Amino acid sequence: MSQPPTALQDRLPKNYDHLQTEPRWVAQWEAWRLYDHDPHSPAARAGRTFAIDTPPPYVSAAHLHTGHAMSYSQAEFVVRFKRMRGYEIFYPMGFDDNGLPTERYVEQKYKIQKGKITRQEFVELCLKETRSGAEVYETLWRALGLSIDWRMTYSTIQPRAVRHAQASFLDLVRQGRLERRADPILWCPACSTALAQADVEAGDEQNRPMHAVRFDVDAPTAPPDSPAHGVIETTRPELVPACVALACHPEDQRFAALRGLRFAVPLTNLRFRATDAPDAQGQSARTGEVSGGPFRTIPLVFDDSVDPAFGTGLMMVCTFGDPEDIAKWRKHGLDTVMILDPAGRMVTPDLPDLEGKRVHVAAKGSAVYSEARAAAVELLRAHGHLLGVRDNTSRASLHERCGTPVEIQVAPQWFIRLLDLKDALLERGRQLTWHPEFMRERYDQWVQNLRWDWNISRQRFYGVPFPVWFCSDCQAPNYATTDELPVDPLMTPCPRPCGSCGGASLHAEPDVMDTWMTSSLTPMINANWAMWGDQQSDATPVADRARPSLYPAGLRVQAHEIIRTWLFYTVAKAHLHTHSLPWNAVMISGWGLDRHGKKMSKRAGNFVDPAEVVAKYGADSLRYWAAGATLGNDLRYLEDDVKGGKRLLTKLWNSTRFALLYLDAWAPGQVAEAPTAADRWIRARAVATVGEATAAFEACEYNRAVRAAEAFFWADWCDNYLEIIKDRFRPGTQFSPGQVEAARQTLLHGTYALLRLFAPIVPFVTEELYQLACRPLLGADAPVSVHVAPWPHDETACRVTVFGGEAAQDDLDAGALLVALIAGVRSCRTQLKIGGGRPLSTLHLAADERTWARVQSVLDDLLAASRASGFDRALPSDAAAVSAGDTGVEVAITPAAEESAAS
RNA sequence: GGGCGAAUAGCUCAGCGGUAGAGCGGCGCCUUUACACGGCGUUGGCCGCAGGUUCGAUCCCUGCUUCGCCCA
Repeated sequence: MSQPPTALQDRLPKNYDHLQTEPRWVAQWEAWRLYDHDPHSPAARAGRTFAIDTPPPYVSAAHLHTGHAMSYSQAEFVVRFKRMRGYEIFYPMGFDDNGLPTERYVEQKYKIQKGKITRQEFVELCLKETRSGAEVYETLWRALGLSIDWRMTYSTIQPRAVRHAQASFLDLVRQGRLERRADPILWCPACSTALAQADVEAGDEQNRPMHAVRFDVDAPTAPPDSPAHGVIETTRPELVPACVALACHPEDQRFAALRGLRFAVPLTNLRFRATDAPDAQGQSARTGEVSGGPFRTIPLVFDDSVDPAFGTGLMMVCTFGDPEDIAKWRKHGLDTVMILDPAGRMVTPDLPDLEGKRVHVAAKGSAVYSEARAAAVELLRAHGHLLGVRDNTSRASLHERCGTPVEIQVAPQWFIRLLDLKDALLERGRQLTWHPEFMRERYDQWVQNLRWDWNISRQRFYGVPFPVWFCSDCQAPNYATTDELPVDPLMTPCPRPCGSCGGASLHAEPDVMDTWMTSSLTPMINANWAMWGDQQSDATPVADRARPSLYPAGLRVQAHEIIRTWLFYTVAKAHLHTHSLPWNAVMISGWGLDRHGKKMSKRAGNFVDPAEVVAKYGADSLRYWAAGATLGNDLRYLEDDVKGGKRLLTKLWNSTRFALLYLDAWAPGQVAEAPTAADRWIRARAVATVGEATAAFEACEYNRAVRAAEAFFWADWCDNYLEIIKDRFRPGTQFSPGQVEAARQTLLHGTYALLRLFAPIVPFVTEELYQLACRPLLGADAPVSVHVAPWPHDETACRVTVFGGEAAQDDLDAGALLVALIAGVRSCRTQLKIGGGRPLSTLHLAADERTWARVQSVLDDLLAASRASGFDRALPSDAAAVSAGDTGVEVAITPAAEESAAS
């Protein structure tokens, strides 16, 4: 018995070691500059550039978990596929470093607060965390094998990005889209800053009791037979002193008798009279008498928006409790009575019991206790205005970054007018290709429900400064010019006198921009939109070069919860600045869930560290798990599924080792090949599988691609084809040299096709196997890496043409028959408790003449796979026969004598 | 309250007009020269409930129930 050749086989150790292999390829790809974007490549010149826009995470890398690894991996599957399809890829990484998320992170980490530290010190801390956070991310992304061009990394705080944000601002000023006005705004008392609608989220449903409050009719101004009072219900009794009107539905007959009356606002008759004597600390003691005075009186307004079925049907309008109050305040021209300061404390000098009390106090857990509310309820009760309290569940509006209930303040802010653009933005949503399609609904609904223009002012430190100076004399804004960008007016004095009055004294806008002002520009930052008009030369740093051909980008990938923020703002900016879409398509990924189905998060503690998974099972295995998600759907993290990935790696490794056993004798065109039915079948299956995977990847449905590849690899290639051809390489095989050569060629081309099919999902093991097994056999002009090899679908670009053409149905049908018969034989072996290694003397096959004609076409391969030396069309009487699926063939076996098994 | 998604084998999930699928798990067999980090065989489901359309429905339509998410 001759030994199988071993020279090539020796290249592959018996076991695959991801710990040794993966870091080696990360370094090698980097050394080869394999993923660098080349604007001068043939593909780029032919217009086949594919730019991808993935989320720039913010710096608190401490929150990283496998959910992040999942979504970035999913984006990268598509990138690798596109690269193999011949596209010139532009794949940068970004970091969203400016803005409130970073500030919150720094505040918590260093236990500091804005105001207790200088602006400069604070910004330094933010920059420091920004740098260390980026390192953590970069380490993980590299370990995951993300094929990023790291030269193109952007950070939203770096000059290039700041210039974009400021250029965007100036362009919107030019268009008349930006206004500075004092309006009611959403306000976070904890962060002391204004917010945009998108920064607010609904809190959990909890008991927020409804308080019935009696408003007496103002007797002096009322006709004699008027009702004595009206009763409202509210969840926010502490805002009663800020009440400026009562409201009801115009057709609600219950309140018709109240028409034209004025009402006394409870508690507004109280006057605090401080004692004159200061206390020991020199402050006026907060004790004194409360005495009656005139009430502040308010009108009743009629408004369609009041729901007669809600509460008593009569409601109070405060300045301001919620956006509904603002709408009524505007519509009816009501007064403004502000009783909250920016820190969320009551400003009610006449009501010492309320004065200075906070509206929201963080209590244990997520519950929020309101000391102001408790005090207000006591006051109302004491003065007989509280008629009752009943339980009621509702949701508070919370600042999504800190969970604090938002309040409404009035202050001058910069607004981007968007509300008049709803129709145009909905149309942009329709022009965009959505993967999956149904996610567009989220966008539509968000745009339709917009009720605030975009407030981009933040009363914070760490962010992009407004390129504006205000004149100290006439208060007029003086804008920087585009060629002065980026600029920080806090550091740089205005280079000109005031354009309005000629005044020489100008001061900077202390606010910074909403972080989304920058991150809404990521596709434009990647294309260096702000540099499109610049003079460029070879000396221009590569990251700063204008790249208009990258815009619009090919694909945006992001999770569904930021459709209303990142996606929406980016579409809006592209619409305003470039009158186009920012990308052609968007792919929405889901969340990583824990094994119980809850969203994974560091804060909740139900997270898995991706670095640990990579160390234990390899990045490929983690990526394989990520590929299991249906597009747009959440995915549970189950360690068993990662193990499934490890299993796939092992199987790829071993099956390639098997191929290598017989491939050293291979040389192109050495012997004219004569394929058997099995060879033709597996080739047809390969072509069909590649077709399925290609269509799936094109639709961003990586999980369908993986399923198709895996089904082919496991069930067809390993379980059947490799078993069928083993006999051809045995000494003394009955197969002709041409048939042996056919198997050899199929082994090589099948292995090569498989490695390429799996390359986008498991880039490390496929590269290792390609380099060790395939590349040496493919000749000098073989691709340098499997990741720049042509996708097997692309026949004209593929140097291996053996698998070209259509998947012939006849070949597929014959193969299906062959596989069914092999399964029948295996079933017989199991019944007789005979292992697969033991030869058979006779294979019994009973079939009618028509079926037999088909069986004959696969008979050689069947006997080979069964290790049977002969066949018989009659079933033996003493052996159990098995029906081979729905083929109409009955199968039975006669094993060879024991001693012959050893020969 | 409005919207979107989900409900399929013990578990996690695919499929979505034509006789129900995978992986894991369970059970049994096989140490066979790619793989025992295996292989082969096998078990297991009124495809949430109720109507409707259709020759035919897990799939389409309507309503309902439960869960998740988004928006009020």
